[in-house]
Amino acid sequence: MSDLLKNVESLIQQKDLYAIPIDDFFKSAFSVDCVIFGYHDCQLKVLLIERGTQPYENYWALPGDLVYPNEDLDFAASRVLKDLTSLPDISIRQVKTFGKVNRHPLGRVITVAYTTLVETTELNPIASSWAKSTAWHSLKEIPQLAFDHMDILMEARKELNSIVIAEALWSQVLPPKFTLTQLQEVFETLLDKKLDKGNFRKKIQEYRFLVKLEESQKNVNHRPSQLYSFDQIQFNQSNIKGFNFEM
Amino acid sequence: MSDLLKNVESLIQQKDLYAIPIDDFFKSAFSVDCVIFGYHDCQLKVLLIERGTQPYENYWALPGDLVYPNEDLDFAASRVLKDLTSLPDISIRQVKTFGKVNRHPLGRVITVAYTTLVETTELNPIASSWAKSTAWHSLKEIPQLAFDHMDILMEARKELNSIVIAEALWSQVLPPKFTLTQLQEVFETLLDKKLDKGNFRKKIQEYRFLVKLEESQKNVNHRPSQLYSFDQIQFNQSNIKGFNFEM
DNA sequence: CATCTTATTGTAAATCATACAACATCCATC
DNA sequence: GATGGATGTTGTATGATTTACAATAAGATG
Repeated sequence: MSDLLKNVESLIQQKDLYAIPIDDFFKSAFSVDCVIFGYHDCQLKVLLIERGTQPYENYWALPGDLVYPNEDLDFAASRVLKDLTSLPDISIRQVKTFGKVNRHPLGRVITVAYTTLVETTELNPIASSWAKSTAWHSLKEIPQLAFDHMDILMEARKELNSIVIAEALWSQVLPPKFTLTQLQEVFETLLDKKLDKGNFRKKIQEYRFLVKLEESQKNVNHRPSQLYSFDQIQFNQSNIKGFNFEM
Repeated sequence: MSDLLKNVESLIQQKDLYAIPIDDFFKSAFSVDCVIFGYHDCQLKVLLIERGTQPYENYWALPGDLVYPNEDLDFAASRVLKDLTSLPDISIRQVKTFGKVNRHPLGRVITVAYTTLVETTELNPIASSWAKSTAWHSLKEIPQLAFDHMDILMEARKELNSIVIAEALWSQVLPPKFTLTQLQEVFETLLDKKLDKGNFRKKIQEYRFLVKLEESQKNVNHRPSQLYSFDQIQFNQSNIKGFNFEM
């Protein structure tokens, strides 16, 4: 038994608190699971892996794995994602922790769910480590998932409209220079409804972090559109609480 | 080593993935910490305990402890709170998980924060288990706290204005029959700003779960106020996303 | 019944949201 | 280089909502 365990055990025995051995507290583990939403061309998908190991071998699942003892929780989320899908570092935010006793068949494992939103065009997930394959799945056709991953996915879906995703929308989904029409398409896809062009523009222009560039589109066979970019610094200062997606 | 560990180890060795021994993954533990906000008479406080054991002995801290191996995470939050403060079962909701490597001096412990809001009048916390004492502290005079509990408290404070707390406000803070003035006082305390009486009433009356009773105040030396009550069923159906506290 | 206190309702002005239309600008083609 | 097509951009009338402030109502008290 490690020094750590001895330490904790002696502390707890002082108070004679727990009826079960202290050892049992340390048979637990924790993991992270990543819900990566992918946007492209007005479609919303989610990144899944096919498990190449027990339990749930050959099942589709969210990319997720155990956290190293010496790694911060937040860091683990990016690391696990990279390990399994070969994706580059992606900024990712915590959603919720799932801790039912029997959620994992091998023992007590609680898992912390993380989520973000990315543009899929230039991202080519490649299965690595124990992942057998990996693919973007439409949100309307999700296969049966391992563990309680469907619950986790549903919970993350709820966050799509809120601030958890807001920054990702600007910094990861949109290209460095984008048109207001592109922006509106992203909003319409996430909200799953049509928005009025004029009103959308009026409302969106209020945001300081939306920067009008001196440039416009080139090589289009119609009137070229004004280009805009995203100002990260202005965004951080704007202490926005999520977008009023009720537009 | 337990069967569980052997199982997991063999699975992982198949893939020869981890450079560190599997044992190390299972030296971790997880805990819950409760941020109980208490409202009474236009004042907002938080419930702290004085630790009667190492580490951080004699420091003030949020009520929190390790989760039993056979208990659901959500259940643990209520149980730990009861163990340490003798408070009755209180419904409590998850906020966020804190998982920095060195947040606990004895080893790797991640903690899941839970929060809720209660009316303090009829609640008498009594220190039990390893808690030395317990007390409500004004949010403006928080002592130095154990671990990263100040971070946790700040994070929970942010949730006060949102849905995490919304249901608690109605079902736990207000008495069964209340006046609109009482309701407004609660809102003003939480928002820390004055609201216009007329406008508040107009806005609040839209909520279906606010039920106008056939009754009014008795034995007051001024015009008695209309009494209202809270309809839990209507509330559940209202799929409200938190209140628009921007009033 | 005059007065005090608090509850409740009303309203004018300002602001914001919505729907819809008009106009502008560039490309492609003739 | 004029024209039409397609998309970008701006405007406006209408109605809804918010805000600030005031007026009125109702009961208690002396």
